[in-house]
Amino acid sequence: MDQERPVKLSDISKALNLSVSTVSRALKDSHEIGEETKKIVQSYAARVNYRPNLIAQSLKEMNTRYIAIIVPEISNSFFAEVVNGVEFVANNQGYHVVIYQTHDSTEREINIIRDVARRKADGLLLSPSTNQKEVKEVMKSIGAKLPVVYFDRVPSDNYCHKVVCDNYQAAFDATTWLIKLGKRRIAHMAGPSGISISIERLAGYSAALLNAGISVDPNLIRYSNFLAREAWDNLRDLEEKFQPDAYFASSDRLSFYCYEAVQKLPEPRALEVKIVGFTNAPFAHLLRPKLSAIVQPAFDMGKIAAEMLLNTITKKNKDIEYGFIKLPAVLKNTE
Amino acid sequence: MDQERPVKLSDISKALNLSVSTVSRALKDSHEIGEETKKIVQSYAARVNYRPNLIAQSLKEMNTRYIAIIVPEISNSFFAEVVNGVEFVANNQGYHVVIYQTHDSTEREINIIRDVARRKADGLLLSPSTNQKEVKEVMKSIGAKLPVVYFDRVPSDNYCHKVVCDNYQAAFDATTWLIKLGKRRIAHMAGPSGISISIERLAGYSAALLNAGISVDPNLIRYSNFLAREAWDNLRDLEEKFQPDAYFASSDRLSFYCYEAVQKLPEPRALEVKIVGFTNAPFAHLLRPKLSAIVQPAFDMGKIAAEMLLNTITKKNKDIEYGFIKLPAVLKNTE
DNA sequence: TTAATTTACGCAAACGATTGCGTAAAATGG
DNA sequence: CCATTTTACGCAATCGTTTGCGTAAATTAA
Repeated sequence: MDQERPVKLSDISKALNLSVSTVSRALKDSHEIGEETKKIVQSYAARVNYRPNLIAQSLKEMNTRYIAIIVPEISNSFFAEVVNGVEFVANNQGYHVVIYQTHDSTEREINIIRDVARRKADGLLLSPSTNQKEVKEVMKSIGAKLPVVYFDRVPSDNYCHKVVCDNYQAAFDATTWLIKLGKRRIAHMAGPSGISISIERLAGYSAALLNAGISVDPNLIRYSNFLAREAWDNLRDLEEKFQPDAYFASSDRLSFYCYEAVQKLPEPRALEVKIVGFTNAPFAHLLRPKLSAIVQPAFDMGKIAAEMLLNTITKKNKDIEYGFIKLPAVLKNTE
Repeated sequence: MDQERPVKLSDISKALNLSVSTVSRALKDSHEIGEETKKIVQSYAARVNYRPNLIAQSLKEMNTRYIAIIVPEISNSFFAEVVNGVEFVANNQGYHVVIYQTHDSTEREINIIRDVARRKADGLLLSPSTNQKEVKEVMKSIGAKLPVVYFDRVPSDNYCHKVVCDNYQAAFDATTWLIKLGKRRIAHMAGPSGISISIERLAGYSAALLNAGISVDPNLIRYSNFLAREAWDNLRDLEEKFQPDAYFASSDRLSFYCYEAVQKLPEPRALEVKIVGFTNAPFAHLLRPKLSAIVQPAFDMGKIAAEMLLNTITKKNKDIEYGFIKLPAVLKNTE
């Protein structure tokens, strides 16, 4: 029944007076093994609860049947949904998904990428916190053969697989919506400068302003890295000096920081200042006054990214055809 | 520089005209190798970017230097924080953490446990969705030698490592607080019956009522599994038939469902009905009216669970000393 | 100077599974 | 009845590391 030590092929082979290779083949229903023998081996294996050692299998087969996904933070609903999409596809194809988080630390990110490579994951889904040049370098240094699909935050070149949402359009729409509400001094709480999503969202924001004949005021654009501290300083400074009449926030966390900061303002302003931000938080719609949300199709992004990855993994022909998918985001809670 | 195929020991050994074993030992700074040779090997390995194949290493060493954590849902802030605590400790000790989610599916959970065992994770942190008898059976069937620490949802017996928060006391305090506010018809939205947290939280709730001379009304106690549907049906039914003047919700999700359901009620009641629930959601305090929150020390729970696990992994002596840690939860947003 | 020891390395087995190839015995063909 | 094919299995190499043991050469001891 329950053995002290996992049973292996050689245990079975000894018990049944067969060779290890016969047992191995019998268990995979090889035609080279007699029906009788197969039955015996299979039923015995079932009885003693034999489970192949995946480490050994992986070493021999040179694949591991799992893919890794590296995200900044699993508690971020956007990434959690992406992961769910990835799992949905991967599990259907017999792959396991292992999740790593970087907490937006470059050091951690690089360590994890190296580890994933050394553990021979069959593929990697990556939304890098680290700047793209460095990431690409790391990817090169690990000795190839690790297929990668980038999502959300992606390199700018076209020599890689990418899945994103239409950040430009979403930012444009959200900003335009604020303008239609009569807002003019719209602040933009941007993510770290230099990464793709920040650039595109800023571009959409700027285009919407210009499109409405409003000039882009650099004072109203604030970059925050991943520290709460920075965001709060930016918000306080904005309120003291410029009193924006609306905020457009570029990430989940920034959206909520904005919201909290605004709610702390004295009465009239607290209700007048509009906030729209990227967020997939499932309970954002419960907030009063409303937090308007740009919701990304996270689950689908995960599904598509996983499909692209698994395609390149199982692809026989080596001709790389890089994919670039862009999905629309939607604006919600606009009453 | 960047090679087409990861370089292995034998590549180095050929290039330097040394045996594989010498190279291996040189790289781990063995005293059996001459200083001169070590320098040569090490610098060459660095130049060609040698990284040991962890699959091969694991097979030989019979350990993998990583631990697995299986949670119902990573987007649940409580579990996300636990994971962070686990990572904090594990990474400090040179272990990687891989995260799996079950989505509260027994089938997935069992599959994952089996997979973790077959991949030879060095240990497992588990908050099982599945009933304890079945889980324990699965744990047995995988052929021992997989140390486990349970957290949050734990088996009732004392023959395992456990880390929990004081669910009974937290539920007692929360319910007592509602009573002090003058509430008398306090509904309890409980999680799936049969698992530890549901039982303890229900017990705390009941004790608080009895302690205040209020009889426990079974009509006000509703069990919901993991489907949103069930929770909503329960809430609608409660409102139609019993109009509770307060809700005590047993989980993150239930807390928000309650909150949303109550906010949808007609004006006077929507503001009068109090809600207190277990949640670690970082933005729960932004809700108006307030959602009072029982916040668990999730990060610490993760840290402690990981420490317990790593202790039993590295323990030389085989005498199992089962640990059982219980931490206090705190009541927040009570104005 | 000779024996004992140390140094510095190589050989080969092992971890657990897979698989190409070889080969008895059985089955088939003519 | 003999030659050929098929069936059913075993042997041994392999995946990339690690490590016990063996052994020449170098060093030390006496």
